[in-house]
Amino acid sequence: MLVMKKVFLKDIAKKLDVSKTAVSLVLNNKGDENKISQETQKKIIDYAKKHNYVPNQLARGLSRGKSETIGLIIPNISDTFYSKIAGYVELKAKNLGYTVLFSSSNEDPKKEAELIRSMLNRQVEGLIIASTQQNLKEIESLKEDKFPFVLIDRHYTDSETNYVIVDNFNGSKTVTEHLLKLGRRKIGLITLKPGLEAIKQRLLGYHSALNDYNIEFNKNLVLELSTENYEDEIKMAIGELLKFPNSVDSIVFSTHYLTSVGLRELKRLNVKVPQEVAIVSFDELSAFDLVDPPITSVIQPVKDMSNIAVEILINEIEGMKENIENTRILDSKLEIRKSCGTF
Amino acid sequence: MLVMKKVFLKDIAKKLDVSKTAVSLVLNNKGDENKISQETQKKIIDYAKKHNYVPNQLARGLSRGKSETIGLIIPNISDTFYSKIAGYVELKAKNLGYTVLFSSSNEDPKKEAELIRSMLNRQVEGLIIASTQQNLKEIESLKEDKFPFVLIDRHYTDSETNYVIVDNFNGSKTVTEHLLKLGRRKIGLITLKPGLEAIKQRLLGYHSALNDYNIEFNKNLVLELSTENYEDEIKMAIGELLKFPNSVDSIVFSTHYLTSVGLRELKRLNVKVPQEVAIVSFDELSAFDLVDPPITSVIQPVKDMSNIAVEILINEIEGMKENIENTRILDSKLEIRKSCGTF
DNA sequence: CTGAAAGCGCTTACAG
DNA sequence: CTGAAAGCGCTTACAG
Repeated sequence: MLVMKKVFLKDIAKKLDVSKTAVSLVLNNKGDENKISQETQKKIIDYAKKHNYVPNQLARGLSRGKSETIGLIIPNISDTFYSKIAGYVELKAKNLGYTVLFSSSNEDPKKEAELIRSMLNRQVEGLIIASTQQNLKEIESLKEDKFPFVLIDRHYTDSETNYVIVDNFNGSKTVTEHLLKLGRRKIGLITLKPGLEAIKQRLLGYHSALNDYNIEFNKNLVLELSTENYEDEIKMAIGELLKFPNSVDSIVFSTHYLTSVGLRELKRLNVKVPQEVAIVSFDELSAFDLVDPPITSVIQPVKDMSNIAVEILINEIEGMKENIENTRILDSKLEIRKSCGTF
Repeated sequence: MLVMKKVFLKDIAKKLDVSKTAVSLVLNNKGDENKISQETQKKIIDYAKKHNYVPNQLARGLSRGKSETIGLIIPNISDTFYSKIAGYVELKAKNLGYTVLFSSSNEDPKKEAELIRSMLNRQVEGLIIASTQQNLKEIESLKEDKFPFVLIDRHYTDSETNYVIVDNFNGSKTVTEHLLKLGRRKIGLITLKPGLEAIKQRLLGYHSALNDYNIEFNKNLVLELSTENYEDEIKMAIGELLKFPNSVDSIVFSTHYLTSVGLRELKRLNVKVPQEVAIVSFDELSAFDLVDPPITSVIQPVKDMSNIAVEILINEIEGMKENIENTRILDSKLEIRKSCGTF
């Protein structure tokens, strides 16, 4: 009966012998300000409740040019990092009265651009985007139009926007320093091809730590893989790092999935972790504490990041009622486990 | 310019000096069947493309009573199992021309019921639901109304519907047999409180395997935790199983998250896995092959499950063009790793 | 306080 | 082949 016996506004109006206007007003909590009698209001509300009235969102959205919906565009909903963001964003948005529309760009800038347009056409009221960072034009358009949006996890350095990101530079520096403090000197970095600012910052953090310890930068120790093909490339990368005995005594992996496949490969090669090669991971998987060895990781504040993004967005949608800082760089946390040995 | 310079149907019609009807027809690929000249069609299509015309989905949906959208209701988008389903469903649906609306029920039947209604109000054309299995009434309503939907991962045994699930009984039986073949005889089961059919089947599979080996069922070895509070309860549960020396020589965990927290607890107690206690997991986490020890797991065919669900649903939405089996029980796969020792 | 009316942007018989 | 018109279900000035 959910579909068939649908009640419409006009049905309520007819049955109760009031105008559609009155019904609409009351059901939108505008009864008092329009001085509709308490009696009439109660009558309408009771009837609506009893008959399970729910307004057709399409009609409502079309009429008001609004939808009480926000869009979330992420690279990939299957990735644990982004699915956690999705979960927190959904929860927070729901608490504030908004539904969220998710979509994955699969790191494809064209698809991301399409998604942005498609979401606008669905009349979302705002957008949270973990961008491929290759859609500056679209981002600028949104800004021009004063369309509310906030970038999450990844931002554009050459455009002033709302954003919530993590401090990639310091996270990466801290974890590299951790290896240095433990006496490691030949530190490899397995990362992605630059393009994402976050990845660039992780590289810079690594540099900076080495620099503080007066260690000359050896570019042979930095391997940049492609996003699409990292699973194959990592074998070569690790082969490269281990080409000569003692060429490397530790590896920083700059994403959780690089860590997973990297560790898998190290195990296949019977490399002892951490004795021969210590490893650390930027970002983690939920089982990293159970892995052999438990992996020292930089943990990102996913929940805070998500909540703050939603707060900034909805505050803007609702007309800047509160004074919230609209650019945020959050601290990560180093979780020390056993993949680097001990002091 | 995405928002402001929006082009509407009437703009195109006016500029090109044709009717709105013509524009709408052509843009919906009904130009030929309405015998609109190739010339006019080309003119319209070119103009639309050039000016980035995208129809307002709200208006279109309202007018047609359709939305080219399907809804996916899952317990929790943050859970890796469901986020994978979401990813595959999104991909498959997109390939077939549909957008998907996700929402998490958080295992709350009321919320699930609300979500169903809310999605209907957004005019989704069909629903894929991993249900809490406590909304039989809503499910029956959908059936009565002939509203297209398919249950995924969890189905109602007392209602005939479309569904795609995994063979929980045999998956569980196989993994229990695996332990038996390795000589384990005191096999604990850490599972959830019954309620979900899948969980019930896993229990029955466990029973059946024990039965085949003439092992008397000991109910002290089966511990049923609550979904909300399993993290705390698991400590007690494992304490219970290990209360007496040699009370248990192996444990079957019936979900991936129970395995994670269980193994964490076993490690905390310095129980040697698999020497003292072997463990197996129903369903897995992506790092289970890296865990210490790598965990023998029942792997669910998530991708197939998702794809088939979408196929069944869209086939029904589009009027049963193809003859597809509408109830499917898929095989799981036992991935033998090291958490049970070897023969 | 109320009701008739216009409008949101599209689709789709229907008459020509 | 084309165009005027009604309709999807709601919201919201506006006149009373």
